Amino acid sequence: MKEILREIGMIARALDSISNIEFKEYDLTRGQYLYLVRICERPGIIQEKVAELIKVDRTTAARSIKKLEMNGFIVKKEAEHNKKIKKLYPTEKGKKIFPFIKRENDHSNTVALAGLSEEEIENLFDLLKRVRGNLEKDWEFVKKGNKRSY
Amino acid sequence: MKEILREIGMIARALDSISNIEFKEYDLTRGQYLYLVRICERPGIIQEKVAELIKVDRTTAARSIKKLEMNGFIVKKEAEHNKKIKKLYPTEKGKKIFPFIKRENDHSNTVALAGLSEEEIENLFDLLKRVRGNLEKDWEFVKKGNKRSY
DNA sequence: TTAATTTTATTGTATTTGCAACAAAAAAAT
DNA sequence: ATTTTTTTGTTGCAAATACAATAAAATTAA
Repeated sequence: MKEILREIGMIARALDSISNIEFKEYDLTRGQYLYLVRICERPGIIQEKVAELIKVDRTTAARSIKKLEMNGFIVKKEAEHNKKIKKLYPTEKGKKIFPFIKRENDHSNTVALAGLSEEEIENLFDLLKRVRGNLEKDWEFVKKGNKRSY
Repeated sequence: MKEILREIGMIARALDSISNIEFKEYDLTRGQYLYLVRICERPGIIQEKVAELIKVDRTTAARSIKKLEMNGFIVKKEAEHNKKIKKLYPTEKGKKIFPFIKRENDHSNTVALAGLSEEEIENLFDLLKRVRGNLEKDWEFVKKGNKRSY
């Protein structure tokens, strides 16, 4: 059995660790960059959706987003015809640091993909998307309290 | 810019989340399976090395391993000619659940790789190892307090 | 051999994370 | 139209995570 998922875990933790250290410079604490990026990319998104995109617990997302709001990076707005949801938007402050986050992520991408050809990168991306698609079903299934059988 | 690292992050979080939920059944709390697996695979390994393999902060590894010890999954042994290091070994209890962890991980692997051909899997594994190799240098560099320039 | 540096392990503290439980709005089923 | 289920959001609590600082053994440099 090829330990593909182990490689992925190592890569993800290393990356996250690097990003968290680097973003302290912008007063973003651990994990916050993830949420801010998604909100900048899809203004008006609701927090439930953000959690789903990032694959993180709903309550974790709730608190991270609350903190982003308290620190002035984003705002929550009540929706027009729906009293339940709260749409999320970056503030000027949030919008301003977005490019720096992108820049850092791009740099990590570049470092990570050093020595891979265009074709290999294309290929890797395609394979990863398929893997992610396969897993997100199980993730949602297990998160809802269901039990996988194997 | 292909968002390869984002895919990897999503996959890693989903997987970790699933595993953590599934391993509660064996009285392993969050993250512990990672450490136990490495110690079972390389008995006699020291905790500093485990942290490096997993790509996690040294102090986090220290506490997770301490907990594994307190809960009787592993033991720390003083080394013969070295008063500083403590070699780690699984106990009978630890060895007993190791196959269950493997089984779960294998299942997640199978789910993740559904629809990929043998060749594609081989290829993905190879690409990921290269990406991991590229990143671990930066991780160690940044972890030591150095600043990447980009 | 002694001094300086690196490796390994630990603890204090602050923060993040996520499960459990709750509440209320919205959507679906009857 | 009413009941049931799903969606969305929140808080209490326990635990994990990681940065900083400390200590001591081991290794390397002088």
